[in-house]
Amino acid sequence: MAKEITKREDNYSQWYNDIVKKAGLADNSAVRGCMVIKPLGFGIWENMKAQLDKMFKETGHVNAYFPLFIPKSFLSKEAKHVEGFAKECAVITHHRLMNNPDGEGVVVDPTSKLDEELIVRPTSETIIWNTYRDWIQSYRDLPLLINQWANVVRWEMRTRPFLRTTEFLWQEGHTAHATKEEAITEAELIHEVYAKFAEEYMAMPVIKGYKSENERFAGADNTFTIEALMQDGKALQAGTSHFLGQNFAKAFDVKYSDSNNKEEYVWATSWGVSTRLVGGLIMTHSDDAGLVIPPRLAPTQVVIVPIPKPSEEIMKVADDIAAKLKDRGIRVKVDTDDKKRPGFKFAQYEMEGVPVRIGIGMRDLANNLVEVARRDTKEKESISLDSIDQHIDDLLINIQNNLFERAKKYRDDHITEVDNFDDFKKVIEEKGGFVKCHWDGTVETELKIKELTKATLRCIPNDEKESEGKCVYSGNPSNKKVLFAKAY
RNA sequence: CGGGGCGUAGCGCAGCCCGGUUAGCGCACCUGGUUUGGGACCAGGGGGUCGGAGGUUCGAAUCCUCUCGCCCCGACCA
Repeated sequence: MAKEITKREDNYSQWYNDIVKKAGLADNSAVRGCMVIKPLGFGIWENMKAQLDKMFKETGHVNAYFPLFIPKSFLSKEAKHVEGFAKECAVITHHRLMNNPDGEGVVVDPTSKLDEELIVRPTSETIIWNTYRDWIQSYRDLPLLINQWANVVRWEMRTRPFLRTTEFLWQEGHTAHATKEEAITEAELIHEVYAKFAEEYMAMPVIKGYKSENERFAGADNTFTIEALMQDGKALQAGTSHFLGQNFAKAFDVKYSDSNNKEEYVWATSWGVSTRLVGGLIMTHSDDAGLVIPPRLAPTQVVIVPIPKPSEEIMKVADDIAAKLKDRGIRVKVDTDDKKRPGFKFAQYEMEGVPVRIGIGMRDLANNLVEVARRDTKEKESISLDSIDQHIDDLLINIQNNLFERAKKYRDDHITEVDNFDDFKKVIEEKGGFVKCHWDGTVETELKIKELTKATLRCIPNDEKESEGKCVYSGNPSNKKVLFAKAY
């Protein structure tokens, strides 16, 4: 393991790559654009998944699983949907290999060509709505509240670990409702769940809002989004929840009979978050010493390091502390490695983002003390053995809160209100972050701003009050301020 | 798909311009010893089809041609 990672101020994206690699979150794989998620990275995802799954279940959803492959014809049934995904689909054309008749290795058997090509799912609306047609007859079958944990493939031109990979892991919820109002309420409910998860578990402050027509999901009537801000001033779309109207119901002919035996098209939502969240987590909290993981998602919350190395006496104390912490539900690891020295271990656990480190050495032990170091501020203090478990319990909560407050302060400091385009450009170029301004509501203006500044309309915030003003670009009247930013 | 860069030990690199013993260095790894409160030190050791294929040459990591792959920047996107 190398000692150095690139400093954030020197090269932010290199710093990000270094963290992913050197903290052991993921490796590049033999497949272009696809990563191997290593135990630490996957452990974080597992914790995210466990919490989200719990929240989905608490709001009445159940899990199911739909096929990885989608018949090509399905993708073309919803016009906007095709437009959105056609350019990035992996297509399966054959189903058999054979020994190369002309030499070494194997070749595709030309006689195994599929009658209809299969698409590796970029998202599952089509296959799911094709299935829902059979599942839904009456209003008594509604609502249908289903989620699936799955992998999907989008053939992106350029990839980055976690933030954008060709294959990624996610959950996708797909719900069916009898009324428009109920479907909108569902999309908003999940929007709230996502925001709560991001802020309370990831300690990542988010702005809740909805997308402009231009930025909305292909096939949606409305897209709710949570937008986070990374340390380099770029925004990250962290989770989206879509009100799909009756678009997919009409495309796949999904109707139900209401209580008056009248046939109606079903109303739909879909919503998802992905392993991209791990990237967001990294870029929200980590520093030049490595990864910083908020305690609630850390696979290991506390590591106990014997100083200078494991001895019978020290290990007895270590095991005793570990047992007490486990009783409190804290995920703790005791380092029993006698080959490496403490200094090396300290640096290593800092790189891996373990929130709290307890150092136990004879010198402190003689005074009934241990050394407690917190990852977020790197502060160290000596704590009495008698109250160590309570102290750690409190400290983990404290770290979780501190990470959120720190990130929120940065985020709030980087929302800049402007009322003219010169200031807009200046803020986007020099300061970064969100720019809040009036917008005339047209796609033309939105695209022009993107062309001139690379900033995109991130969202129209939910909590933004109406106010009269002039569009920052066109000068046309506007009654609401929106957020622009450069984004991942 | 454009514009840059790079492929030499597990990782990071030097050597290439100007061809010539047995291809080198740091980290990591193995053995032994001394160490041990913030990335230990000494000694010894193992590990390479120099990305691949052709060519030039008495001789190629080095020169030429072709090819494959990766990274960074841009267009596209969660």
